[in-house]
Amino acid sequence: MKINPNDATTDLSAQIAKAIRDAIVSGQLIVDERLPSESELSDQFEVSRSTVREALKRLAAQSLIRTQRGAFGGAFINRISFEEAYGQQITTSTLLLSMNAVSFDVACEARFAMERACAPFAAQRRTADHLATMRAEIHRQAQPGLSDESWCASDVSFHRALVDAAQNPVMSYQLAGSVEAMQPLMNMITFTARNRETIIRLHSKIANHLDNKEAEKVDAVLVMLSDYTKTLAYDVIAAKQKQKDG
Amino acid sequence: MKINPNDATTDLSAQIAKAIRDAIVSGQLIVDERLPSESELSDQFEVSRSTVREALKRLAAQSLIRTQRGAFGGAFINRISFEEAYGQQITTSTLLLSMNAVSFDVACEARFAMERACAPFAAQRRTADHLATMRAEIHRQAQPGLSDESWCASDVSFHRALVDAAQNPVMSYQLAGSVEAMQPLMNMITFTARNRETIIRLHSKIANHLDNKEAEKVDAVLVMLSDYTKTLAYDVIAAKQKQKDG
DNA sequence: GCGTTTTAAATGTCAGACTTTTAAATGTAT
DNA sequence: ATACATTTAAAAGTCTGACATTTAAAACGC
Repeated sequence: MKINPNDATTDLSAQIAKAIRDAIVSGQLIVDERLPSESELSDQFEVSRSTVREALKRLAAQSLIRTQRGAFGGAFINRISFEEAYGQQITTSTLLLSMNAVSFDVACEARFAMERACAPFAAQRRTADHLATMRAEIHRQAQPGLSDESWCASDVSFHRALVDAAQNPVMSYQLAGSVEAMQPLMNMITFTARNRETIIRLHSKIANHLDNKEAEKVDAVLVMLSDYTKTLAYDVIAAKQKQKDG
Repeated sequence: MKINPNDATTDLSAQIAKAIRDAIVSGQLIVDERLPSESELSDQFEVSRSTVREALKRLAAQSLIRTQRGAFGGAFINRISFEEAYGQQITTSTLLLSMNAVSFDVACEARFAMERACAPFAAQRRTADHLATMRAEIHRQAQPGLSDESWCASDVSFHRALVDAAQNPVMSYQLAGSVEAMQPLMNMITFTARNRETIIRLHSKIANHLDNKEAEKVDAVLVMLSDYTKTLAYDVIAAKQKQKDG
């Protein structure tokens, strides 16, 4: 692991972080292995301890290492869990969408395409637990006084359950971003009682078809749901446009 | 933005990073806005400048801020680009797979499911550019002396082009991890000339069907490719097992 | 009005001290 | 000998203050 102290274009702490990150990604450093202490690292790289610390904080932010205080503590290569990865994915996806003016259409297309890819596996492998979660969310969605925010949150939970039913953690991870990042976009839609009724009907159909392990039918309903969601978004956008003009 | 200096369980720098991150994600801080200087932040949070700096480095590692030196420099809320997000996704996905003993099957299933989801859009929207990239990679794959590593890298490029042909940046981003993270797993397979020939034939078919905008045929070939890839992996695993036993 | 120099503000780096946490090592009493 | 309490050393966390470097605006000179 080497850095170039004369490279004025890059921070030393960024260079050090990169050197260690590369060592982790390439497998030179393995899970639960301890890095040298901060003092030792500062000797090795010939920089101050603060600079080393900044580098380690960068790695910690990516869940690549964890630190422990006290004797026999230190920085350890972290086995990144699916949970942690979900969290990062969701943060990144959410910001990516909100900051880059991604249109509702594009996000929606990606989300439903991914979800439809899960559906056949979900139909095969869903457990009673998954179905129970989905039906509980459907029940919540039918509550009269539900705020738009809570409605959308429940919608996310429903779709998360659908994705998780495929029982493929890699897919769940990939889709976490797709599904959750849509929520802020969905939150911009005001759902009328009538809208909700339609969506709940589609959700129920999905749950029933999954129960019967009928993959094609689930797919068909997802297409309907996708189309309906897009329609709702169009209406909202049209209404806002009108408000602007008038 | 508030922190709790008495919470002994969490680092101050982590708390500060979280406070700022939340402000960014919730939209209280908008793109290109400047954060207060490090000194001002250390006054506000009543901590030292080093602690603030560690917090900022954490945010920089997630591409949430960028810093600029000099007068009128500082930390600015960063518009996270798809490029940056790709990179993070790939690092995270790769580690997630390699550290969590994800089976080849599970990773393969996720990858081809996602890819098949892209295919219909790719068939509709592919440009001459995408086709040219794919055919260039096919040509490279046919070179006799190609190392297994280069072969796999070319395979990744081919599939990236397929995904990009769907012209949905959100999908491309989601799939970056899926496709690229498979490479280390694929690298464990030793490809014979015969294997390569079969795969190249399938790749060619995909390119041709995309050219003709025949989505269903692309899908069918992807299924074949998925099955063939799994078969190869099984053989490798079986051979290794035999070596162990014998 | 244009090029040069100065200047001030900000990040980057450093050195050193002190605080807190932690687990092992040591000691002590039953 | 075992169980419990104490000591101790190592390491991360925090703080202070200084200096280096970069940068763009402001001041200056022609």
